[in-house]
Amino acid sequence: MKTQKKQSRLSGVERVDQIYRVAAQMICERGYDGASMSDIADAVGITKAGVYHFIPSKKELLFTIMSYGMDTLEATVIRPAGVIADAEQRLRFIVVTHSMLIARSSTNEGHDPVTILVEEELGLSPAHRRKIRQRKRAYVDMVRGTLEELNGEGKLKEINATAAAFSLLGMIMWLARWFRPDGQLSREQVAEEICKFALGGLLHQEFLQPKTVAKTASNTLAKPLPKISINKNGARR
Amino acid sequence: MKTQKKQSRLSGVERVDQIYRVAAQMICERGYDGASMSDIADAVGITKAGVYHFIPSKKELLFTIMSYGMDTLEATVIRPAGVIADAEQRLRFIVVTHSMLIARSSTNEGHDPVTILVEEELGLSPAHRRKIRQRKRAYVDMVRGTLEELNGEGKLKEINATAAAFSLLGMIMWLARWFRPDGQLSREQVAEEICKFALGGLLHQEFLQPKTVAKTASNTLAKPLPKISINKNGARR
DNA sequence: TAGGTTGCTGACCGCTCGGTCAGTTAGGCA
DNA sequence: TGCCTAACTGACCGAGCGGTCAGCAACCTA
Repeated sequence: MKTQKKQSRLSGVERVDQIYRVAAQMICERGYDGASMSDIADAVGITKAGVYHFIPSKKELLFTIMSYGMDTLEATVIRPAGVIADAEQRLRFIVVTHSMLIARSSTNEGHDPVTILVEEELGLSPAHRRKIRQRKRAYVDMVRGTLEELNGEGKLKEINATAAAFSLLGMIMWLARWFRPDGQLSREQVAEEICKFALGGLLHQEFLQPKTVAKTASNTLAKPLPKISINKNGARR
Repeated sequence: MKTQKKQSRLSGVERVDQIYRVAAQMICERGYDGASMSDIADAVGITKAGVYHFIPSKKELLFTIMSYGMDTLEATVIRPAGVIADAEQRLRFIVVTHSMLIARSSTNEGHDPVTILVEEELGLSPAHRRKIRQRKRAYVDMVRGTLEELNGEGKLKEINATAAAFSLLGMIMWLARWFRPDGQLSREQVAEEICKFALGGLLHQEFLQPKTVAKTASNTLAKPLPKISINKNGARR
């Protein structure tokens, strides 16, 4: 019957854009290894060889997508934050804007490169991985710098700036794993909640004791974990 | 020269334990797809066929490892926490113990199943994924429940319990990505820092304003992100 | 309408993967 | 000492992967 040949050619730039977009979404859903070049080609509507007419290699494809994710992060969060003089306002801006960027990426609008940024470092070549890591580290350093600035102003609680910076970014990046645009909270609300949590913590001030149960927990973990002995049928319980 | 044939046979249970341990570490380092069965067999010191004498399939191998990770989490964190009556103490225990468990997994002692738990869901079959997800959800529900309990006691700030629970677990799980046992902070210290952060937040109380810059950020993101147009050479800047 | 440029195809390649199987060898026990 | 069981090998398989290449066909321009 030969329903339709669908010989809709696109211009080079259009096709390249389309390939990157489709690939980003696919890698986001199935992972780098799970999204084969044939899959991507099928989704685009051309042959694998057609894809390779525009893209040099799969690794380059991933690197370009992740670089674009970093570009987006820098243009939307890092550079605008850089011109905010007040450290506290800068911190709020970073948390809220980055959270909303990730929540937006989870939406159907498909700006998934920011999400892939986090997950697929293993697919990169060592040289590419180094470049991406370097840009990530610059971001972490900026956040830590802001925290140290706040410390200098006496606004920061007694918290290790490095651990705080990583933890803060952790809770933001984790958003990509659980946020659903059709959930009960909107993007704006969820960004607001995270900001409240990060700056103010969970509990009211009067309930905070200086020391916690770390000693207790340390005892619980004192004896090494049991040897891994696993019964053949995947550990039901 | 034939240095050594190393024909050291092990008993079944010993070999199985060894395989699971080596596989866990390898999957942790290279990812599920990056760790081939031949690699694992080589690391164990036997043939791939030898491995398949004990393991039914690679997917089962991953599932068993992740199930063991969940077992560990339940035995070390969830069940002990379940018997703590006071909600605040329970929350502190969860944060500190889970953090230390993850920090310990990053150590050479190689209890990496807890780390793999987070990362490799894509490698599972739908049925297995469902089982793991179910156990994870139970954990999230428990944390959220604890937060709601605290809310009932008037101890919790005005924060959405669901968002808070996910964010809290996010900052804990993120530990696996940045904690290094040879770093400046010990396991205990880092667990303590995360607990302080989570319960008390970053800023001193008197600096907290009710509303943040969400509106501003919303404006920044109002115009859709630029089309993905990427120049061929991976986005240098 | 001729001709070059460029988007794209179909067939193919080498390789590695997860997995199999018939057969071999070591160790424990009678 | 002999034998049975269980640990383990080596050779092999089909499938799917990333990637290539000669050639075709659509479009732009002159």
